[in-house]
Amino acid sequence: MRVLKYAILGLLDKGSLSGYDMTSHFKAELGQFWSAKHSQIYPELKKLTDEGFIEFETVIQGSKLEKKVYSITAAGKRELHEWLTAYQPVPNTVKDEFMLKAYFISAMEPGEAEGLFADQLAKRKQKAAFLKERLEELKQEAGPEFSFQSPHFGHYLVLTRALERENGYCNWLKKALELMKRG
Amino acid sequence: MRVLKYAILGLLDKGSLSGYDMTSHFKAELGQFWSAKHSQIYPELKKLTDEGFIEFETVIQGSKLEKKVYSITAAGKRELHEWLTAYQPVPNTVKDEFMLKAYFISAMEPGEAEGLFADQLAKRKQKAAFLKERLEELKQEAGPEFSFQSPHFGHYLVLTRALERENGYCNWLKKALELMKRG
DNA sequence: GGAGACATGTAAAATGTTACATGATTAC
DNA sequence: GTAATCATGTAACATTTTACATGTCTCC
Repeated sequence: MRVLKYAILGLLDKGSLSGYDMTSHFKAELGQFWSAKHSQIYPELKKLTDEGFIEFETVIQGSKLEKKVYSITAAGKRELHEWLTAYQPVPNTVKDEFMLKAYFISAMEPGEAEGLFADQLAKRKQKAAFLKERLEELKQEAGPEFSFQSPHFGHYLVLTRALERENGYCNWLKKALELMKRG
Repeated sequence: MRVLKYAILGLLDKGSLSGYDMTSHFKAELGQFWSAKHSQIYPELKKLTDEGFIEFETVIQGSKLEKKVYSITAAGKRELHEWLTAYQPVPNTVKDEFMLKAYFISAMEPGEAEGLFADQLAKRKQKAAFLKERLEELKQEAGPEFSFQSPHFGHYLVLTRALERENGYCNWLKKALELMKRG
């Protein structure tokens, strides 16, 4: 399905970027839902250039350092749009190693399971707090109102979804811990 | 990290199974959070046997059909337990192709985006309804009360988490659609 | 001058999916 | 008999991660 291809086309549709810039985006908010290492990105950029979906310009940073700044072509925009507007099924599996452990909970002692769940809850709470902060920052920057017209709407959608994902996980962990403590 | 290894050890810790049986489990509730194709399972079973974590007995089904029924060894149980009780970080990225599209929403027309989100909401609602049914079935079978002692506790945890995951997604999709419809 | 960020690539290994290949059993 | 399910494997390909490899720029 070559999802990385579309991730790159989507990023370049927002503006020209170097491969290095893309890794930064994957480390930021977008990284909640998609990411790739530079060792995967650089070959993909070469391939997309060969296919005519993107093109680059070499820019000199400082006095020597060469940087390739990529942009999306008309063909690339068509390709991106086709993928974006295609209805796709909900995936059967979204892998979650912690939930795999939860399924095997009977192989642990009660105390061990409680420790595991409590640790996970602490970490998820921390992540939720971090995401909430990022959302507050975005609201500071863009105002508290978001609509389809807002240039930050995509950013807003990703942050709110990630935050609710963590909050939902935390609530479930709390409920599970309560059931465990009752014996 | 060889997570499939631990998935197999965990399944065998609950009881002896053939490779085929494992694919069935990955198609059922557990498949919400982990899965593997038979082409990945069979080589892994061979490897785990070589490593001494599992062993098998050949059983004749009917008059000719050979079936390998695997069981976990003492070494396998130790290995499983070590993984289960290890605290792990929350993953930075949980890949979600739909959310990648959401991030690039500005590359769509309002009507296109609404169609995409409405389609996703319909599909997620359907999945949530299916999971709710499975949970009701489990409660019929095991009673409405679940505790650490219950032999179905792992099953219960996985179903409730999957259901809440879908419900959370649906609520977020509804909110997003409202924002879009306001313009 | 050194640390950390900027910048780009390749190689090897691990993981996961799709396709190829075969045959038995069960229920209709 | 025939379709669906049971049952096991390999081969080829695609994706992803980790490690190898190199060099520049900016700030302190």
